[in-house]
Amino acid sequence: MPFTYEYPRGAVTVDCVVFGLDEDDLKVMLIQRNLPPFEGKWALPGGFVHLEETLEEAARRELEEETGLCKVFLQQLHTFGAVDRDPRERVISVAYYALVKLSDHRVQAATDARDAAWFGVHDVPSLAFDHADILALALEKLRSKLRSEPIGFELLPKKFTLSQLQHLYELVLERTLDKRNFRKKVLSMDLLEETDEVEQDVAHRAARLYRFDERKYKRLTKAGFHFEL
Amino acid sequence: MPFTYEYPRGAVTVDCVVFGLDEDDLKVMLIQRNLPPFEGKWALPGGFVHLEETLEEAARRELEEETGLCKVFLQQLHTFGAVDRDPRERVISVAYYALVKLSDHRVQAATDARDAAWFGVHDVPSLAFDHADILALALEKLRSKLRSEPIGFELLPKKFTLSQLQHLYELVLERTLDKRNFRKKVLSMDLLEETDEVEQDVAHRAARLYRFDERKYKRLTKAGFHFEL
DNA sequence: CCCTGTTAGTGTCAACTAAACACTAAGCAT
DNA sequence: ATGCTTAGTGTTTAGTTGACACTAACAGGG
Repeated sequence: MPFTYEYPRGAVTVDCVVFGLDEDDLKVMLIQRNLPPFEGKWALPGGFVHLEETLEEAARRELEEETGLCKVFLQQLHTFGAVDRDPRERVISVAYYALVKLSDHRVQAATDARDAAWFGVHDVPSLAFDHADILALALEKLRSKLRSEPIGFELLPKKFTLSQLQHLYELVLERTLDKRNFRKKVLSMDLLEETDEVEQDVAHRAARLYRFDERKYKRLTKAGFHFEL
Repeated sequence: MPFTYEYPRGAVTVDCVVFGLDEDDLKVMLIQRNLPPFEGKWALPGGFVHLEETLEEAARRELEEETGLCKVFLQQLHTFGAVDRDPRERVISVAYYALVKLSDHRVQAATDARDAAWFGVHDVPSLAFDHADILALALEKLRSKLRSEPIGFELLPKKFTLSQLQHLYELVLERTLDKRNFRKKVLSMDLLEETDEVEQDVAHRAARLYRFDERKYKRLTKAGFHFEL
C-alpha cells in the first residue's frame, strides 16, 4: 500500500442518473449492488474517479462498465459532500445526469455482472447512500432544463413525431399541453426539420417524422436566440 | 505521514467566486497567493476540504479565513476536474459562488495575512490555476440566476431604492432597462415592502427605501409562483 | 367495401404581457 | 430664485399566450 499522504484524504466518486423514455414512463437506470455496503440494494451506477481521468471521463467509463451505455448525453449535476454519506469513509460524489434514447439501448440493461434495470421514476425502490436525494435533484434539474434547452430530443429517436415530443414533455413536466399550441410553438422556433417519412406500423393515420436540427440551434444560439417551451 | 491508502487519491478543494456590488461595477474578490504554485498570482479564495466538514462548510471556513467574510449567500456552482488543473498533483475543486453586500464588508478585504482585494469583473488580472474558467462560469450563472430567482437582493443593503435595484440589474446583465417598465414589473410581483424611510445625504430628491420580503417570496414560491425579471 | 376506431393535423379570437415613450416633482447647491 | 439632478408616474401598441373543435387519413373488422 504505497500511497501515503501528509493529511488524510477522502475518496471521490461519480454517480450517474440515467434517464430514458418509455411509451408511458420516464425511466431511470439502477444497478443492484453486489458488494457491501448496501449489498443487494439498488443504487445509481457510479464508482471511483481515477487519477488520470477527468470527472466526465470517469462517469462515462463507469456507465459503460456497469450498464453498457456509451456516447450518451451527459451533464454535471451537483457534488454531494455530506460527511457521512458513505458509511465506510469520507466519499465526495460528483453526480451527473444522462439522457439516452431508450429504444436504442433497451437490450444492454444487464450487460455487466451486476443486475441493471430501468425503473419508472415514480416507482423506484429504496436506494443506497444518498442516491434518493441525487435522483430527486436530477429530476428537478431535468424538468427545468427541458424547458430552457432543447435536450428533450436526447430522449427520443433521431426521427420522431410531434406527438412523441409532446408526450415526452407531458410525462416529464407532469401536466397536459394543448396540442395546437404545442405544435405552433415548437414549429415556430424553426429547429425541426420535416423529413419526408412517416411513422410505420400504426393502426391509424401515420404521423410525419421530424428531426432536430442541432446545427441550426447552435447558430441561432450564438445569435442570441433562447429556447423556451 | 500516517495516511496510507490502497489506491492513489487526489485532493479535493473548494474555491469561491465572491461577487460584490459597487456604485459602478460588479466586483469579485481575489487573493494574492503567497505560496507556490503561482506564487504572487491572484486567485479565487479557497482551500482543501477537511474530512470532518461538508463542502459548504469548507467553503465558508476558507472564506472567513482568507477574506473575513461570513454568513454570506453561498451556492454551489460546478466541480472542476481537469487532470492537470493543478501542477502539483491531481486536485478536484468544487466551486461556489457567493454574493455579499459590499457596503457591509468593504473593510475586511485585507483581514488575513494574504492580500485580498476587490476587482471589477471586467478588470481582472491573470489568474492562477483554471480560476479564469471558474470565474467565467460563475458570471454566466449569476446572470441567468439573477433573472429567475430573487438573489440580487443579496448584493444590496437590506434597505435599497428601486434605482439601486435597477442599476444592479443593468450592471450584471450589461444592458439598459426602461425605468417605468422595470418598476412596474418589480412592484407587481409584490415582493418588496415599502418602508417609510428615504435615502439620506443625496444632493437631489431622496428616493424611497424598500425591503425584500423573503417570507412572502417563500410563501408564493410554494404556491407555484415563479420569479422572473 | 363500408363502417368504426384512433390519432394527425389545422386557425381564430380573447386576454394578457412586454416594450416604447416624456414629463412633472422634490430636494440640494449656488 | 435658479439650476441641477434624480424620483416618480400612465398610456398606447405590438406581440405572445392560452383556450377551444373539427376534418383528414389510415387500418382493421364485419
